[in-house]
Amino acid sequence: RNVLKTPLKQAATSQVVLTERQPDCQPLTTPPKPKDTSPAEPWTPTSNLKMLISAASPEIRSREQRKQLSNSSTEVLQAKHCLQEHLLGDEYEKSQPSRKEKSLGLLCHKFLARYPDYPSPAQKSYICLDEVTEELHVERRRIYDIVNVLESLHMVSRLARNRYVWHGRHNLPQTLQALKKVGEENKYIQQIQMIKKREYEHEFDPDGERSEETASSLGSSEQSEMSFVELPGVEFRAASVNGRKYKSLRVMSQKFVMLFLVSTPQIVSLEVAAKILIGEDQLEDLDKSKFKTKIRRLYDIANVLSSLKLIKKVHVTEERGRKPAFKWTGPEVLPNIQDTKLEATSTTCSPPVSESVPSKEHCSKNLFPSKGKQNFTRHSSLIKLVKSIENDRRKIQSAPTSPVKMSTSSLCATENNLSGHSFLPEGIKICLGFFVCLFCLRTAEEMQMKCALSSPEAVPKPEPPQQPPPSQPLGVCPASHSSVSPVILPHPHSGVSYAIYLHPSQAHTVTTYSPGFMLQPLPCANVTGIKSNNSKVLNKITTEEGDNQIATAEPTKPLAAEERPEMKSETSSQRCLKRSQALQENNLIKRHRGDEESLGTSLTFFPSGYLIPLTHCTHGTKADCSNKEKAGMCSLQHPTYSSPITGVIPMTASELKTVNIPAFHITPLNIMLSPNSIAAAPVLGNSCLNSSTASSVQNPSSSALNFMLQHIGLIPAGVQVPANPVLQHVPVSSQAESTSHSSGNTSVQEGKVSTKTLRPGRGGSSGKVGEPSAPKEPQEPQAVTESFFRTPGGPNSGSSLSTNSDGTERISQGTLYIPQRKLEVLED
DNA sequence: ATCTCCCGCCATATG
DNA sequence: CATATGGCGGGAGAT
Repeated sequence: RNVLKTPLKQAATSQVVLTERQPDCQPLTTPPKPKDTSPAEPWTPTSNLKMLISAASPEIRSREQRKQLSNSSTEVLQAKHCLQEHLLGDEYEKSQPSRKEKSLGLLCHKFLARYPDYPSPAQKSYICLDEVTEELHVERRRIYDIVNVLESLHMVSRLARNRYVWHGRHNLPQTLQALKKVGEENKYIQQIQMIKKREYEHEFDPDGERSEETASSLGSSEQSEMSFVELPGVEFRAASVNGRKYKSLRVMSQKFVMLFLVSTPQIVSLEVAAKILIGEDQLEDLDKSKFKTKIRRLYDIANVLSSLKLIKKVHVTEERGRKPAFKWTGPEVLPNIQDTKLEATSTTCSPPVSESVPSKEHCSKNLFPSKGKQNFTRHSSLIKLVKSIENDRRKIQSAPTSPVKMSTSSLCATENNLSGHSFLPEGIKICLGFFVCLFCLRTAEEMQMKCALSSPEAVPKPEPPQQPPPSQPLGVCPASHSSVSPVILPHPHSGVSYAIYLHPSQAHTVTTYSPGFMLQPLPCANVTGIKSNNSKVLNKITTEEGDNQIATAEPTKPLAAEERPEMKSETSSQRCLKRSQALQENNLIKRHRGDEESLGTSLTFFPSGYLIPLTHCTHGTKADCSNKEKAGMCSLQHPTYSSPITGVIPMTASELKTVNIPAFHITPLNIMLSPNSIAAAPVLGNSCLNSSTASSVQNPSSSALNFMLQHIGLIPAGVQVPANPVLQHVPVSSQAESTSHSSGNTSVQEGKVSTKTLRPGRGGSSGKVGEPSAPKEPQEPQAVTESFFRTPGGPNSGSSLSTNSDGTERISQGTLYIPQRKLEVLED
């Protein structure tokens, strides 16, 4: 019926009724809220209940829940009634069930009250949507809104239909870190500036023709279409929830958060946020309705984030007037402990370069739909992918040195500025750069075949995939193991690794970023994806890898490792399938392009997407390596199809070889997790290292730490010596081992750090969380960072921000100049 | 009037 | 097919 109107608030009169049989009661038209003329009327039983609930402390609530799990609902209802009756007589005026009482924010508070901020890892709390909806008396739809946002922060993760796991804030630090990094990679700062600039221009000429440059530049930036940043322990469980394209609210939420994390004043206006979020997929179309919708969604998200105390509402006043905005009040994302130190020492040092986090630790998985066919729906994305690839290629070729915009960069490319980086307290940082990407190979055999043939076509398709096109082989070679399975989950416990779901378009990027090592050797395309700037990254990564391998190799525990893979494989098998499908899709794309080989190769890679911490690798690596080398050789052969892009890559062929080969080998190893880790983290492991660390002997975290340490130490070395990473690394590795023993200390430290980090989160209302907590002594690694990469682009490549005392911020970017404007922020 | 944003229809996804 | 999810936008409160 055309006439649907929102049900008037009156409906609220009896929620119970509402929920149960609301359909008939209400006519379609929105019942105008009965003016609360009648004081008594206004509140409904529900409202009372709500009030009570909200009033009640969480503990009480939880207690109640426990007591009456099953029948609680009934009881509650009864209770409500009682209350109602009693209350009826009373004055309820104040508690009108006003709209506010139904706000998402309030609902979210209630929701959050049900669970502890930092649940003990030991016992996981599960969330049953049915229960929640019932207990909170809300429509399911609302709960989804909340859960989706929480999910974007990895505070919960979905297990299955109706079922979520509560992680609380344990993952928050990592998540924020990751988001910040991705935000930086996406160049949101620049985008924001662009938008502001545009507005500014508008003032002058209202006509509104936009300058092309602005538009174009902005357009290019779009690409990160939809990617969902994931953490290791929190991946989408069961194939069930995976690959949905739909993560839009989740993705929006993450992006929104990213904006805060990258913005200097950490204040983001809804308008800007909406524009950026829209702009990403569609070049600006001033579609007003779309904008409105986006704003609505942002409010929804903002409400949840506000309940989490991550942001608060403020108003910014510009020439135009005051606009709604939000200010980040959550924990400051620790850029780096070390950095902190450095800064303290001399802030002045390196001004311009924006410091970014080291590399991306996350991996990515494809977002696309796993299901092959239907997925095609996403064509658009695929197309984009192609487009973006081409663009990248073009860019690279044309001007390698110039700061290219990384498109998708998102994930990968951090800017050149790694200088500062820090080591994250949490596993995350550690992870950086240390992961290896696995590729999903269909079967080892397949791979081998491919390798042998080196010609793509030759490959027969092993499976009967639905898709006609035979899968492309991954360029990578595989391994000797038959089960190469792909996917391994990163070790959840350690929390080290994390994966990102990528949009297809980003795939190439990912590869890139991902520790490049992974990828191989061959893949031109991948390489291509990398921005010229990134090239260094690549090297770096590679280097690290090499180190890792070596290091890892020594340690013992091969057995465990091997076992692991298989076990996991099952789990991951699903994923694999998906990936394979994805691959197929990719293939299609390739064809599209015509440039099958180069693309194909690259594409192939990304499916794998998972990064694994080298740490886990055991010596097994070595052996594997040798075997693998063969494979590597294959890849090497690729020259055949060297793509143009390849040329672009900074690395020399020799370098590539070195690096790559080892990497591959590593991969398999990685897969195998140490037994400990596995045991510890059954499934979703949460990344609370702390707790686990302390108690369990085996605990994975320790291994993680070791791993981390190694890397840290190693990295620098690697960086410096790109040419022959392996050799250098070796020595390091030995050290690493030793380090591991001492892990105890480390682990402790880690725990401390994390703890600290976490605390601020909830209770702390204080605006500035970010104090450098304690300058803990960092792990050794300071040296590393600094010169990591120099920017090829030159001084301008980065963007720098400076804030004036008055709050005005100015940003200087290479070319882009944005007028300064004054902003006043009003807090409500 | 503008800012917020609740509500719930209905397309999709999932099982 | 029945449900579970969640995009989306109308239009009702709050200011």
